This record gives sequence, structure tokens and C-alpha cells, in this order.
Amino acid sequence: MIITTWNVNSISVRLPHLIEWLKQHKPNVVCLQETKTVDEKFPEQELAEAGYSCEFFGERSYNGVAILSDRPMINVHKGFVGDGPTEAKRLIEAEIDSTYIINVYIPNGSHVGSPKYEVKLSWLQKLRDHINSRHDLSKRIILCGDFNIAPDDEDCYNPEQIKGTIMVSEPERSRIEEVRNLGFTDVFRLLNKEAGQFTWWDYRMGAFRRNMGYRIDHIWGSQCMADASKSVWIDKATRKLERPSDHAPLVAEFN
DNA sequence: ATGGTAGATACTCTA
Repeated sequence: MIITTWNVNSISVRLPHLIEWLKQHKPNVVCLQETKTVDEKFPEQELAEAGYSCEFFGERSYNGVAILSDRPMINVHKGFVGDGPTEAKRLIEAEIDSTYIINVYIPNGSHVGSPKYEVKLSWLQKLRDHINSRHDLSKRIILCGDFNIAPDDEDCYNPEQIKGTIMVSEPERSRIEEVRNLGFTDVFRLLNKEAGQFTWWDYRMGAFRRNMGYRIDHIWGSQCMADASKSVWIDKATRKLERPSDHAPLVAEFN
């Protein structure tokens, strides 16, 4: 089973890249973030023609998550239990082939100490509570998406210079660590020990050209999924295309 | 310390 996570930064702008990518790589499951589209405008038909069924949970302009699958999806859930209709659309889950996929777009948090940063920290606690109360980590579980956190210093280009700033600050790292401690393994890190491997580069300052990136997109697996993990890679080629997303797809294959 | 770019929307916010 090949599982991909990709923050596309607008499904409508990136649809040609996505369709081409699906044809080239034939993943079984694709988790998308920042679709930035209401459900009525989600390109369900185009993706069905490419061989994928879709579950999506979007809103106008911001956020939005979706799961594409070439196999049937059951037990689909959207958002946290008890969320109101105006809550940001950042969480979607589905069971595919006896594997439960949790796709998240964790809040960016803007700047450390800002109101949005506090929202990020409380969202991370809600995520931990949600997984703890609703999921059994002895089963086949994947938690993936845009976490907006680089877990360790080797996951960013210049750790000393950006120490304490957004995506690397200690409070957000310790909260995502609490999620990991429920029983997840960072599948990328399990299979790839090299520092300086990134999934996101800012559009500004020629960041990609200078490889000023962060590893903030992740595929985490419960123990049995970690045991079944076979390979994992980042498709930097998509970041070199014309009008790219600022994130590259992260791909993992499981037995 | 600031600003740079991209996307959606509507003249600004988010990342």
C-alpha cells in the first residue's frame, strides 16, 4: 500500500500537477491539505476519471483536507467531535483496506506568542485527546499530513538561526511529541537517518533554490504499520514545476 | 528587524 501526503496549496490550481502525479506514481491513498475549496467545488469528477474516489472537508479560501483512494473508503469522519460548523476544516479520517487514515492540517501558528500560536497549541492537545479516546494504536493506524512542526533540529536548514521560532519552538515540539507518544513512529525517520531532508520551502527569498527548508509534512504509523513500512521518499521534483505548491509530496510504501 | 511570494477574495488575510 502506497500512502502519500501533500499540501497542494489550492486543489484547483494544483489539479493538473496532482492528476499527472497520480498517473506517474499510482499511489493507493493520497491525503491532501490546504485544498482551499468548498465541497461543492471539489474536483470529484476529474479525480474519479483518474481512478480515485474522494472524501473531502473544505471551506472557502483557507484550510481544507481530503483523502483520495483507489479502494473503497468506510467509516469517514470529519473534524473533532463537537466542532461547530464554523470550525476550521483541518481533520478528515477514513478506513481503507483495514487501515485507518487520519489526515491533519495542523494550524501554522503564525508567530510564537501570537493568538494563532495559542490556537495551534490547543489544537495539538485536542488532537491527542481525540486519538487517545477514539483510536486503538494496536491496530493499523496512519497519522499523516502537514503538521507545521519540524520535530528535530536536523529537520530544518539552520537550527541555530531559527531557534525558538514558529515550527521549531519547544512548546509545539513537546505537544506533537505527546501525540507521538500515544504509540506512533515517524516512518520517514525510521527509514531515513539523513539530516537536511525537507518537505516545505517558503515561496520567498529563493528558499527552494538555497534549500532553506523544513521537514514539516509527516507520515506516522502505529507499531504494526512501522513494522510493515518498506520505503519512504520526498518528491522534490514537484517543487521544480511551474507554479508549484510550496510543499512536496511525502510518499511511504507499506507491506 | 524587515521583507520577500503565492493563493483566494475582494481591496486583506493567511501562510
